[in-house]
Formats: sequence, C-alpha cells, structure tokens
Amino acid sequence: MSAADLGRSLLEGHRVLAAELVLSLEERGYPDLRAGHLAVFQHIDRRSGTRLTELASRARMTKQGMMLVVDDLEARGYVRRAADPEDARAKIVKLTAHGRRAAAEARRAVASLEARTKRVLGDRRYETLREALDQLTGGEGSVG
Amino acid sequence: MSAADLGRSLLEGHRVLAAELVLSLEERGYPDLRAGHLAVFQHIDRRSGTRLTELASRARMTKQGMMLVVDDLEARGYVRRAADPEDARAKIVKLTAHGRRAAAEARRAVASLEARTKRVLGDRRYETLREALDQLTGGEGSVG
DNA sequence: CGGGATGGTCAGGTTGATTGACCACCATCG
DNA sequence: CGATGGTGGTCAATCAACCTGACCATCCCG
Repeated sequence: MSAADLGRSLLEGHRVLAAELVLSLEERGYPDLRAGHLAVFQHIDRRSGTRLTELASRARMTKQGMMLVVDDLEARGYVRRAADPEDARAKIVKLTAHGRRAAAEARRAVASLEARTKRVLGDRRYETLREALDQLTGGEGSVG
Repeated sequence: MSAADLGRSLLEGHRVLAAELVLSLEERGYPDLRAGHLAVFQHIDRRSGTRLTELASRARMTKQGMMLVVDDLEARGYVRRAADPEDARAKIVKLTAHGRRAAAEARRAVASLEARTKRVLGDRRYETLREALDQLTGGEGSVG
C-alpha cells in the first residue's frame, strides 16, 4: 500500500459514491440525472434562480465546467436560462417545475447516501475522512 | 456539507495527489511520466517482466486500460514488449534500462509523497483515511 | 468616453477509465 | 486428430468530469 494506491482509492471512492447516487436517482424516477447535476441542484436558489458564474463559484468549478452541466440540464428540461433584468450580459439559471421536483428528490437521495455512508463508516471515521480530505485539498492545493 | 461534496472531495483529493506525484517526477528528471504510469512501475517484475493481463489484474484495472498505459510507456521507451516463450499468445512487458531507472525514481517519489501526506495528516488520520476508503470501495463496491 | 473587468460562450484538449468486438492461440474432451 | 471454450492481446468507440485559451458584449469606474 502506497501513496499511489491512496490516490487511486480516492478516485475509486468518488466513483462508488457517484454510482450510488445515480442508482438512487434512478430508483426515484430520474434515470437521466448524473452526479454532476447535483452541483446545480445543491447550489441554485430554488425560487429566484442563480447566475451561471455564481453557481460555478459555489460549486467550486470553472464556469466552463458549470456550462456543460447547465447545458445538459437545460436540454433535459430541468432548468432554463432567463435574461437577468439587472445585467444584460448575465443570464439567470432557473429551475423548471420538473427541475424543482427533481431537486427535491435529489436532495433526499444525497441525504440518504450520506446517512448510509455514515452508518457504514461510523460517525467518527466519517468525520475524520472529511477532515483528512479537507486538509489534503483545502490548503493551497498542495500537500508539501 | 453533504455526501455529494464528499464525492467531489474524493475526486479532488485524487487530483491533488496525482498532481504532486507528477511534479515530483518532473523534479526528478522525468517530465513525461504521469500518475497512471505508476501502475506499471509498481506492479511489474523488475527483472523478468510481467504480462499485460497480470499487470492489469495487479493494478485492478481492465486490460484495455493497462494497454493504454503500456502503449504510452513503450512509445516513451520505458518498457518494451517481448514474446513469451511459454505462450505464443502472450507478450511480456519488460522495463528497459531507462525504465528501470525511472521505476526506481518513481518509487522514491511515491515514498516521499506518502511521507509528506502522513506528516500533513498525522499518522492516525492517515490510517483512518485509508481504512475508510477501503471500506467505501473495498466491499462489493457498494455502500448500501 | 475609454479601458479594464465580468458574464457567458465556443473550441479543443486531458486524464482515467469503460464496453464491445475480434482474432490468434492454448488446453481439453472425446 | 478435431471441435470447443477460455485466455492474451488488440482495436475502436465512448464516457465523465474536468481544464485552458480565446472571444465578444456589456458593465463600471475614472
């Protein structure tokens, strides 16, 4: 077991959780949702909507990355882009009715996954895992 | 903070460690090595070489995935494919002289990264992190 | 008004995998 | 000996989740 394996375990952990989430979403009647979509559902203002750039910064990804996700959700009818009356450059990403239902279900799926993960690891281990990851990633993006 | 964030933290952790590794490899004079290459350097029999399928299974990836890595390393002169005298279907992936030097350096880079990571997290947290990841991924690939 | 910053978009690339299809060859059963 | 199923390697296509760079319209500040 080496640091390289640790790196791969992290990746695999990511995949496992993402797959769980997709499965859970499927069971809840949303087979076309993927883990990445949650970045929107978790960070968007449910009523008023949120700008793309704001979504990106909340989800800590680039606006280009967020674009892909929003494009996808828009094509599937979960969100739409509306003009921002306060800034002609900006557009506001808003949930459609379908999107609001999906967001609610998605939040439940996330909560349930979190509960299951805690149950599997135990609360202590779960907390330590989060702490360790924050330390690994949170700093300046560097271990050394 | 939700389970979805946990998933993204895992991915980000993976990225951070991979980036550290690449950086360290660069500093050691191997700017063309990437984290994925270590799967070979860590699992190949240094003298006698190892079959592709065996490498894949040791590194827990598909043979197609291992192919890509080996193709890449071969193109860069780190390994070569030799016929297996015992099985005409098989080829043995062997380190070149260049590959042996790189593998040694790569092992040092990995050891150093591991040491630094332990220093940052503390031994206890590091161990718990590994345990938690094993539990998350190790089972049947399922949390529930 | 001029010029830099901001919001959104397009184009293209990267990493680390995946599934499916194939063929040559081995091993064994009859 | 010959069919048959499994194994080793390969090719092709795809995926997810990103990234950087370049751009343009618009905003805001001096």
